[in-house]
Amino acid sequence: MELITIKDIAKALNLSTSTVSRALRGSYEINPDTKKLVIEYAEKYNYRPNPIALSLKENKSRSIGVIVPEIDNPFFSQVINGIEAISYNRGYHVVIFQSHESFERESINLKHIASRRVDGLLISLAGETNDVSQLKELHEKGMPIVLFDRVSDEINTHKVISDNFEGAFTATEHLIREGRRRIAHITASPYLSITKERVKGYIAALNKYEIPVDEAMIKYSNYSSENMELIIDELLSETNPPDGILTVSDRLALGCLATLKTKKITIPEQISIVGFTNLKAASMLEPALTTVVQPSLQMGQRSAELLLDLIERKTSSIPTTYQTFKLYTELIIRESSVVG
Amino acid sequence: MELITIKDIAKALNLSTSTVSRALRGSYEINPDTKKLVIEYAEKYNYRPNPIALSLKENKSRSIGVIVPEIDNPFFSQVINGIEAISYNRGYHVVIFQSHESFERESINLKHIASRRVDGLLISLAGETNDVSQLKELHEKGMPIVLFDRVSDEINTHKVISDNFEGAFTATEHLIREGRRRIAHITASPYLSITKERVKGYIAALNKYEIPVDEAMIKYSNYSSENMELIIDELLSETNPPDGILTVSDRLALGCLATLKTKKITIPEQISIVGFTNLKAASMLEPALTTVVQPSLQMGQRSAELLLDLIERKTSSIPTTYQTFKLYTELIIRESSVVG
DNA sequence: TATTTTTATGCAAACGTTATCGGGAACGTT
DNA sequence: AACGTTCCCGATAACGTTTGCATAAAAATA
Repeated sequence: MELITIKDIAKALNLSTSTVSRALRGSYEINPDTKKLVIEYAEKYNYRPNPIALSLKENKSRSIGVIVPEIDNPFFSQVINGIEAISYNRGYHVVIFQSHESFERESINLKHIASRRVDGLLISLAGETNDVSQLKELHEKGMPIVLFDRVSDEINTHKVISDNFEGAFTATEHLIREGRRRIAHITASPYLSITKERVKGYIAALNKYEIPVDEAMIKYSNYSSENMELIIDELLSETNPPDGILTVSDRLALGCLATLKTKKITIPEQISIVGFTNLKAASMLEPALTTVVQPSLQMGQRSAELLLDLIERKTSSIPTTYQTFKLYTELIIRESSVVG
Repeated sequence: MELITIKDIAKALNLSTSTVSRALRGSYEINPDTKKLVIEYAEKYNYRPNPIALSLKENKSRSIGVIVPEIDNPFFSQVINGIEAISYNRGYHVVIFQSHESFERESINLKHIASRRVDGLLISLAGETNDVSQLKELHEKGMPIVLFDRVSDEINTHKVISDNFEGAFTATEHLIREGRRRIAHITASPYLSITKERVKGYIAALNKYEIPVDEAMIKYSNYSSENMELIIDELLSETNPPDGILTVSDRLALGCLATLKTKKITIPEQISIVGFTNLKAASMLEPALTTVVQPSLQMGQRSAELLLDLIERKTSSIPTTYQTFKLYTELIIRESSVVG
């Protein structure tokens, strides 16, 4: 990796490093002959400026940090795809961190980010997180941050989310119109914004059709399969068990399907199911899964754009008013929620 | 982000930067009182060493680059999950790049990597790539590199792969034992090592059972759905159409299933299907997909371990003999390949 | 020719850190 | 009293780069 430096060029050509630097940057105040000489030498020996030295000098790294709960979750990997696409085009590198839904792990990641002098941060909060003070502090110290998907009210910065309320509302309404009256909602960590917003949408739909809301029908799950087994058992042992289930994600819907299958419950006849996200495989499932599409790629792209704008605006210190961008969701109706 | 530096501490405490540095690093040759003073001050003002300055000084970045074809591909996101886990534990950061199966894009990424002074590189080759000279050059210049999944013979370094031959052989044999005699193989880019190895396994199984190999039954696909439509049409219009299909990935199997469904072909009765990877959803598909499990997480972990060992050994310049690690695959038999 | 202007280059500082070297002060040893 | 140790600490250089300032030489002007 013996890469050549500006010093090497200077020595070889009997020039000073300043001259070489200026020649390379195309400064006007340099003799065209010298300039040519330097540039040719640099080409020949494949000179590449040391980005670390530049980072040190300019106090920026041209890289952004991304913290997601799990990279191995199709939703997030699609978001990252969008982030990478934009960052690549604008000359930034993407450094990946996972919180694994753990507050502690997220906290450690934030510490790394803080000291690593990454130029900005994109984050979707961990399920365990209900204290964002560290993130807030980081933001107040001047780190450009954009929150996506799982956001927090306590931090005043750009946010990019799906229209979770609308998505859950439409999905629930769909179940109701299909004749369901006892609809359960299996959701994620109660701390998460997506959870809260979707629960609200779910309740709003029930209210609209004057269906009583039963707290016992709202279940908070993590992603383990034992947990899903437990939840389903609880729901089924109700005196009035559900005839429809809205899950907070396709991944949960998948577990839900699997568990119900082992219990010989027919879908959608006995229980209808609607998911969230629209996994690639959703249409090929048995039965094909009705789901609320989330525009994950766009979420990543938009988030990255906002963050990079923030980073590049920071220097010119134009005051920014922060906004929350809500992306449209769409209900795709398939077999899992339509009888007959 | 106004982070404090060693200079600030020195100034505030009327010490030299050297003393502060030594105190912070716990050097013995420092007065315990002074040391305590410095450390307390550093704590109080939340001093964090500037990693960029350290990188410049030590000429290493404590970060590794990862180039994958698509991050939004469950196999690769699982691999990255493994990579991140190990890197995190060993104090390295992961910088992500995508080639999108494009040679040109991969090449540009390699250029970035080369000049970015990442400490090492993990790469799985793009489908288009059949010239690895740039990668080779990078390796010869001293960059520690580990190849995974899609590797190349031309580069002498550590490699981590699945036992593709064995996986394809077992899968094909399974189809044969289930009574199939006309087995097609839909695979990926012919340049890829995984393609070549799996084709070999497929052919070896056919040979073992003295089934003639028909080139027309081997189809090279990209991941677009139109392409799949075309391929299926070609296969079906054969005078002797296939009764079984082995695909190079579950993603292709998914497309395959979808296309066959639209053509009202029953699976597994008319055509059996076997995939590769074992997506989370594979067991929930209609029909449930028989597939060869690839240990993606372990692949990522092992690759990262090897790379980090390589990086850390580099300094002590112990000569390394490179190895290729073959991870076991396993056939999971489900409905898509078993009649009755 | 003497002076000013222009042109082209070098010097040194700076970014934050650590390592090498050296040195003053205090102490102990002859 | 002279010398050697030990203990702390500071000055400096170095990593690779850019940049403000200085300056020599050349050119232009008077």
